[in-house]
Amino acid sequence: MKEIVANLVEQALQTVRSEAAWPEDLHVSVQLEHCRDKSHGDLACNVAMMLAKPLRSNPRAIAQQIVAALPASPDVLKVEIAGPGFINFFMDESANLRIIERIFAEGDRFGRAPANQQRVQVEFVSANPTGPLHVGHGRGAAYGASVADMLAAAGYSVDREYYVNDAGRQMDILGTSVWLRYLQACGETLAFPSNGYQGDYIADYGRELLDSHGEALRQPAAKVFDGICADEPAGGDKEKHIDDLINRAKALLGDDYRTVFDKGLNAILGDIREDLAEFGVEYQQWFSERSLSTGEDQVARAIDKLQANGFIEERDGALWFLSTRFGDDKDRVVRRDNGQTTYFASDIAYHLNKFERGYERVVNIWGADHHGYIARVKAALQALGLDPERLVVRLVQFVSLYRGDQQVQMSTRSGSFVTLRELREDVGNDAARFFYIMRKADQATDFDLELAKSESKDNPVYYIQYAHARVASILRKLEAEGQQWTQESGLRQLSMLSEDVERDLLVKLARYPEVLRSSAEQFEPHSLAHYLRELAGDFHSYYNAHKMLGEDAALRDARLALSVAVQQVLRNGLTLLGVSAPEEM
RNA sequence: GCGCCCGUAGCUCAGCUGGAUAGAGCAACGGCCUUCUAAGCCGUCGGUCACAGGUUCGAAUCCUGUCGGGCGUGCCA
Repeated sequence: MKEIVANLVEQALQTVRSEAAWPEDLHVSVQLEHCRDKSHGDLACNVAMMLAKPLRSNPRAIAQQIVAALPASPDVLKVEIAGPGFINFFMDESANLRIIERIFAEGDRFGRAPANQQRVQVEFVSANPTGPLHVGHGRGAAYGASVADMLAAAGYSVDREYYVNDAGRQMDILGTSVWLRYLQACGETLAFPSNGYQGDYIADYGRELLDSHGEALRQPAAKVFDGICADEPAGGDKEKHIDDLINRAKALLGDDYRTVFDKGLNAILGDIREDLAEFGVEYQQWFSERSLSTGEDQVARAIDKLQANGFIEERDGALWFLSTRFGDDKDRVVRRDNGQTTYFASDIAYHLNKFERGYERVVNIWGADHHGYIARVKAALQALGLDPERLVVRLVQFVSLYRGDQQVQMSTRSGSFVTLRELREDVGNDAARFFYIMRKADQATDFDLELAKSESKDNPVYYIQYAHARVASILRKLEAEGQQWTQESGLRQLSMLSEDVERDLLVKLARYPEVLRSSAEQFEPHSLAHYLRELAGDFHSYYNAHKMLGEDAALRDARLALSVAVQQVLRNGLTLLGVSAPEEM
């Protein structure tokens, strides 16, 4: 509907432009908005006011010209000029009614845009595989999945990717932790490092390793700890202690170190994968950080490329990327004086790799604690000759859990964090998915577990699902009474829908494609969620004030058509948010 | 110190990238079940959009400053 009117205005502008001899370089974009106040019509256009300044003319006079040039359209009932120069459009009722026909015809596809050939990658979660996902990761998962699904609905060809940090010190700590637990399972007595991974799951992996490999990987504890720097509780340095243990593990195990390391990695990654799949989050790629340096060394290649472009400098034996040339606060080390490349260097190589894979646009969803990385990664892209605008970084803020008004204490350090799985088992996938995305992602949010579980209108998920189920319930009732309703019989009676509430519902339904498109383009699933909440509310009001299955068969058929159309849109929206649309509650 | 985010009803948040009289949901108060799910609906109350300037036809929205809150700022990963 918006497109129709936008088109008319566009044509009118063309006409006026040539007649009134506007300057060549005068460009204006047609903006239309829905009016809150019905006396202002359905759509309002502010283009005359936008033109007032450059044309040095009265906005109302310009509006007159435009309205005069407006081509006739069966959909537009009348046009008025109002206020400072708004052009208000009053749409014909039948134009509203046609939305139902379109919803029926397009069904699950209603609201989706045709494919636009643009490839977009959305990378999200990408948590280090050192333990199960916690509730913070859950928000990134829900947000990323919805953004990806909405972009796909908006016509993009979307790939979802998880970057697996399977290299680096944290992973070595994990591998070593697994090995030490394995040694304990073998019967060795040892003090587990304070900086190791404490979770019970690590001990499980140790025992599993014993089951699968017997004692082939066993070493005497005395030999393992011989000459190792003391741990912190023993008056030493916990960082040095764990690093010494890692090096000892590598030395004693040789090629078998990989076995232990992969045991931890694969077990945890498998768990994460399963967790996400159960949460309705599927990926096209699991991209291994390690793969950047096996085979062709992409990290080295990325650094070489930066060097060739003149943005690398050697200082104090280390290689620095001159990111300050592109607005970063300080230059960044990409290769340390000990020859090791930094995590940032891998990141550069990874992003180069992404764009080499042919994505027009790459979306990264990061935890808010990574916001300092945006400038340097974009700087790197620019230094590599890539347009940094093609990388979109969205930050997801932290989540605080509440039970009623009682905050649930969490601390990663002590291992007392609540896992995503626990949350899902507690409140269910639907509530979890919805609560995670109902607030703007870049804002810290409170997650009330009690509310998420409550079965009342206070709980927006149930409220929306209930509206969907209610329609199904009406249809069941109809069938139980031995009556029949089809889309065709409904469409034939649409003219029976003459009340204001019905008209409002039709207008709201017609807005769905726009809401979806704009939510997708702006990476804001929360606006889709708000829309669905509103639509459900309107429907509940309607339902309550009207008898759906009344005596008048024509009116009944028409109201059912409207109800079923609402149900379809609710279902389409909920699906994109990863929330089920139940037939019965 | 520097950089980023935030400040809207008692509470939790929207506000379509500058539009017309700032909106929802809770909470509070008052109503609605012999009728399709009351897991719902209707009504009332509630605002100096943190503050001060600026930009213009027009500002919660853009710019500057102040106050208040959060986060980031490693040759860590």
